[in-house]
Amino acid sequence: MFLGAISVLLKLNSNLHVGLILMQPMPKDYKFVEIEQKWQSKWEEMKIYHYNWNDQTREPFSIDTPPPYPSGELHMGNVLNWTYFDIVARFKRMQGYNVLFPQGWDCHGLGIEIQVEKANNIRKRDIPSDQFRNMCMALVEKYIAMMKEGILKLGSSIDWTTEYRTMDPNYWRCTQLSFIQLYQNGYMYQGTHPVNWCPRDETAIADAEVDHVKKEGTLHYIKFPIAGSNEHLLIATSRPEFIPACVAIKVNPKDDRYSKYIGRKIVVPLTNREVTVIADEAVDMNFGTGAVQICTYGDKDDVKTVIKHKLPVIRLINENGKITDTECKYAGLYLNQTRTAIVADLTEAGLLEKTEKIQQEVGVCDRCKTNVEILERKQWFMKTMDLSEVVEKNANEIPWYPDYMKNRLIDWAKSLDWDWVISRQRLFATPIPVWYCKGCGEIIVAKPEWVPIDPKIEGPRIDACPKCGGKDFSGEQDVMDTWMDSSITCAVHAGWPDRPDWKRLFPASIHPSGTDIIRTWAYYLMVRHLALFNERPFNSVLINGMVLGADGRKMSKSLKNYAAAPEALAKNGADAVRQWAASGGATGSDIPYRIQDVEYGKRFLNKLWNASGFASKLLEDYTPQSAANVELQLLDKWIISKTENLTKKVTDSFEKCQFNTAVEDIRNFTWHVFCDYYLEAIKDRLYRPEVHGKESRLAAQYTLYEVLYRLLQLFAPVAPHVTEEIYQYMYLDSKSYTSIQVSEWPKFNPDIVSKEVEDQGDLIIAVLGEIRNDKAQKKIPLNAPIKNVTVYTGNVEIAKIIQKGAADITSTLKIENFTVLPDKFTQGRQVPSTEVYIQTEC
RNA sequence: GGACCGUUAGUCUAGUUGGCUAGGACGUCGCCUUCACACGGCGAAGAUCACCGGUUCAAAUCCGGUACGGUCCACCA
Repeated sequence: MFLGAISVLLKLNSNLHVGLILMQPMPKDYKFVEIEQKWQSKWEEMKIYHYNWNDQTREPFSIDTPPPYPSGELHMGNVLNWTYFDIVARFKRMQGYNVLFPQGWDCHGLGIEIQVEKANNIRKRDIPSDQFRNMCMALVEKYIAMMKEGILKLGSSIDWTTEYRTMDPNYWRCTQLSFIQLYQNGYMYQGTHPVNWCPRDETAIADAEVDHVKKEGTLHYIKFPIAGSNEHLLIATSRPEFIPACVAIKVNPKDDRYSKYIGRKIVVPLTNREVTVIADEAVDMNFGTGAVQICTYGDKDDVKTVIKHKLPVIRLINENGKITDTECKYAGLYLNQTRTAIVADLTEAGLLEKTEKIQQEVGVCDRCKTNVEILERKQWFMKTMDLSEVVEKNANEIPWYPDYMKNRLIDWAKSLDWDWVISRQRLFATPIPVWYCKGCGEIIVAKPEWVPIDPKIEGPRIDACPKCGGKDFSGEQDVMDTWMDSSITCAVHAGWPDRPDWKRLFPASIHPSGTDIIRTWAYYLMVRHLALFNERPFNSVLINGMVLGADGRKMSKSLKNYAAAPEALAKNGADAVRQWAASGGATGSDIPYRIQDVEYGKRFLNKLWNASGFASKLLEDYTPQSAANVELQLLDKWIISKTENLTKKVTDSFEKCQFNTAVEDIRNFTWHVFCDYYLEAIKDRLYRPEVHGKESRLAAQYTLYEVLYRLLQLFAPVAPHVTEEIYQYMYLDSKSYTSIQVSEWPKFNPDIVSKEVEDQGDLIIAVLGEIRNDKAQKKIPLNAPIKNVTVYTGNVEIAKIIQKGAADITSTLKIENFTVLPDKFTQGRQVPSTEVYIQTEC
């Protein structure tokens, strides 16, 4: 009823489609710019992409759309990603699911803050924090507008009524609520542990935010005097600046050079301190000198050693990477200045034996590329290490497309050394809803009904500290990691915490992710939802690879292989670009952006448009029939059977997210089977009913009409605009759906598949092809008549089959006398892989 | 160092339970301006499916190994 009403409205509103004649003539050229734009706004008006929250009958299908980080214009990677899951959304919608395809924006974080700092040449502390936040929000809005435009131009079938921003108060509420629940469940704790620290951004960062880059370093060989003797130990270190924080020397107990020194005291150069030589089998005897200084903290290995051997900690640097130890002569210097000073001092003292260059990998902040240090400071953590087993279990229980990508998540979960540090010393983020009692230090976590709340601005809504009765509180200054926002999307998309029925949409049906964010987004989603709800967040994972430049290297502006997505879309149209995205390579593999692929997509659209236009002309006088009313000929049955098999193949491919094979199959069939053979073969039947009979003509029209409809449907998820436009011209009146996008996905019908018919049709096509070859070789134009063709089939059965296609063969090739003989005669042209021979005479 | 992925014509790529005469695209060459489409049609050339070994009646496909490339992770103080 509802659909019918829309259909009527649409017809009233659109002069183009109103008329008494069934089939409207289609324009000669396909003008993708205006047609794509037209449908993008019409679909929006028709609300066909809205999720129906009240529908209790259709099964829901929910897509965990990634809320992208607004970083500027849409890029080709986004195009690939959004094409993938838009195909899934459209396919599932046509299959009858109530599809939830939401869209949010992941706003917070260092990326935006750093851009604001750089653009205005300021640091976060230089201006009031609310002013800084406002600048961040303005920049985010600008970027959202740019990306949204790109996503719209791509033709994504998003339900925009679901749009959200993680910086909105309501989303803050969700994030803070999830924090509170996790605290209550024992998953959130405060602690003083060494964490990765970015001195430039002055914040803790998680392992996942540390990039490793190859750099050339210098290995310094330094003499560490042995206390009470004239001897010394030679230590090799790439970080001499950490000597003031040296707390031990470790050697391998199996190392004959040093085992005698274990337990001895060593004088730390340039300080008056003595440290002990300790034994640790992890020391590589072949690297450097085999004696290692342990400093707090030069690297992660130092952290491990300190914990293992219960060594003391010297806090050498402060939050911005300056030497903090006031006892130390280098106090106030930055680390790199300290290094220069220390190397000079060591040289002067005669303690620097030599230096050599080494290749090393250094951890850098993934946002600003500053070298990461390790710092101990009070932080909030989520207990994630304990969940690694259950993460693995759940990852194994669901399908991944492609399957092998699950290893990336499992390997990452198993490899983690530390819990997830979720506090950040930044501004543009969701506040941690916590206060501290100034009297006794008691932690006051917000009650669920208080959020959203910013403890920097507002106090806790209690009269007194429940522990000591104190009335003074200080609000938590730290904020949350951005991943705390985006790692609850599955629940938020489903309607948590407000909709009582949110579990209807949870877990999400499919979680799309890129190879680059499996260890962050997919992982954090897993641990957070498992900890919050004891349930996995999604029931399948779709992984996209990275988009490379045309040269196969990583796409980047500096390599001059960068392609701008808005430009690509404007120049080629969404349907062409979407074909590239879908067919550029197997799902999950990295695919280069090749303009030839886009252009091929464009040419295919043109072919499809022309074929449809031609068909609509041939169907001008056709009234849609039911199958029972037509007497199908061999080639009609042949292509119908093949189309049915194609339907099965394409449906299977879409189910398994194998977009590339689906697209290849549809295009090849449309172009080379439907257009090149079938359309050519039926022309004469359609043009000359007086020769072939009215029944034959009607059968051809019926087949043409239904097969083309099927092809349009199969292609609709990939190229929604062109298929919609053709549908509106040719099928709106008879098929009754307001849009091909809400038409019912065809179900494979084995009853109309016939291997026998396909084999027979293939034989006719093969004979046809062979006579064509003959003409080509004799350099006769294809439409020139041939006088005599004699076919020797070798047996009666084959002769009968070819006789069935005789009319198609003679009319297609303009044969005047066509004779089929059952005799065995092996001269002339052999039809490949048959015993059929052909003799022609012009 | 570990894990994963890949290696198919000049280039890019398909080939998911082994049956291929290895499919498609771009490019190249030849013919055809044939009444949907020259953004087209017909045709041709071009691949020992990286290498070595194994399983099998049968291997691009399965197993083991080697080489090269890519990605991720862990590292070397």
